[in-house]
Amino acid sequence: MNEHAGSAGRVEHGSRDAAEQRREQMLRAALEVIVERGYADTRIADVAERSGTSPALVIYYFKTRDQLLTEAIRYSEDSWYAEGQRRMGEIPTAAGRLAELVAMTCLPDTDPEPRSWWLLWLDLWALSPRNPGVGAVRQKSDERWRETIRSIVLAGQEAGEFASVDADDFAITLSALLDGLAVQIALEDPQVSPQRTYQLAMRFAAGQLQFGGSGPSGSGVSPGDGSSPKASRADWEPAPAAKRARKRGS
Amino acid sequence: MNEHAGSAGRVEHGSRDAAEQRREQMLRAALEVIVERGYADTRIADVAERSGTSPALVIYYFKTRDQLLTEAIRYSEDSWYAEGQRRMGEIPTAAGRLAELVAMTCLPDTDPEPRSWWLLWLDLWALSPRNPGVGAVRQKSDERWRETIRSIVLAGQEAGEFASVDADDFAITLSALLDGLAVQIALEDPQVSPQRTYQLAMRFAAGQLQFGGSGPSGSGVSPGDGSSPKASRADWEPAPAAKRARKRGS
DNA sequence: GAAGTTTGACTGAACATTCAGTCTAGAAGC
DNA sequence: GCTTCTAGACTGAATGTTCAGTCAAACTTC
Repeated sequence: MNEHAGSAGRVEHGSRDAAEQRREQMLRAALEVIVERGYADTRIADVAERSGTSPALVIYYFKTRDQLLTEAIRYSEDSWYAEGQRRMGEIPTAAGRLAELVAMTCLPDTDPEPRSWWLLWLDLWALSPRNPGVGAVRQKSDERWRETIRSIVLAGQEAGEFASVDADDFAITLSALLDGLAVQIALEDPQVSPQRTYQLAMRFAAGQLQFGGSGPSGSGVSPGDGSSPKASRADWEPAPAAKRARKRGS
Repeated sequence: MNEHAGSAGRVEHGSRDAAEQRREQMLRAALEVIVERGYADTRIADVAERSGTSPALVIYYFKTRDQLLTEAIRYSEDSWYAEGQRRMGEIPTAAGRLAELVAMTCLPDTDPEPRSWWLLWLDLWALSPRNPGVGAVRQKSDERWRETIRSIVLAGQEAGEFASVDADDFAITLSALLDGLAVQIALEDPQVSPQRTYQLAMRFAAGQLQFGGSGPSGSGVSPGDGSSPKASRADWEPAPAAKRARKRGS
């Protein structure tokens, strides 16, 4: 039998493209099923049916079920990261990039619905301790995520937009905060709406980095003056920099 | 008859106490297995073996596997909450209670190892969207958790220990932050040690509530003055109120 | 450029295993 | 003797994986 299926062997047969296409089709189908039924309850028969093929063909492409699902998660993660990088590249200011990043994780009108995305992450977290492959994906992904935040902070400080807090500490804290808020979003907690998570996360970031307060003075966000913070926040609009309204069908 | 009765002594028949005892024994066994293998890979046979009985008896006590595991999670959650309340009751100051609460979730030398606890929570989160029973437990638990924080904040404000921030917002933000940090603890991210999570969480809380800063003025934590915050935080000792010494991760 | 050969893509039908839950018989207590 | 509790054997269904082989495209050779 053929061993190295899918690896870098000479695949110059007629449908080299078609084969790759089929793989992706299966990966996307797998992601859909994982989001719907959860990782543990995702059967290869489901994936096969959704991509219009047989279970045997799925195994033909991915030697085992675990490999299929792991690769699907990696695929999703890479797509998300690429999309994030793309958006970051379009925004000139560091504060704007940070707002976009927070919006991407919190607000439901972005291209890949954050809720589906986060449902996947809940599975990913639960799997990581026992599944080395998944654990590695998660680790790398968290590092990329924190590094993205860190570089935005450093850029903002360089440009004089942000106060000089420790970028590493801030990155860890903000990413943890976003993760925690994301859990509430994914689980649709009635007390924690997406808009509220966006406001809370942005208020934290603005307070730490001292940007975007209502007034130019530093007291804009800090409650240090003893007054109610309700009177001193920037009241972040649900929509950040760009008017993010319509959601393109995909 | 059975040779694997080993650890458990003779179990009295017919006694109502004994039956209740057996139930709890099974629940604890279930929790152990869930933490080790994960919810999805926890078999009735595992739980039976660990509690020195047969699979049939487990089903006798809990009609279905799902009921067993759900009840185990509920049992664990209630124990944790009770333990938390007990500790809170022993601490006079609101700041102390807050520190204890953060320590309970972050530091590894507390009674129920946080890591095991959080591994359970990762499963709980992943299960919640699809399993109504588990979802209900999670929801109630999150509410209790936030309410605990909220009441500490209100008490601290009443006593003049804390600044007057919005207690609801603070509770949601801090609990989300702790959840996110907990993920890193559970997954043992090399860049995020338990001590560091404790420091970061406490720094956030102290900054928002304006307590325990090095200076009495409001500028103690807020970087509003533009100086590096490295010079203005309380440098939280890993050990909070009580000297909670060693017992390195076991 | 046609015939023969190779190779990858693909399938239907098993196979093998795992497990939740049942059944039956029996022991222990009242 | 009736109820409660217990275990071993068993069943039935689900499902990951294998396998023997079909099909068609592409390469080789003449």
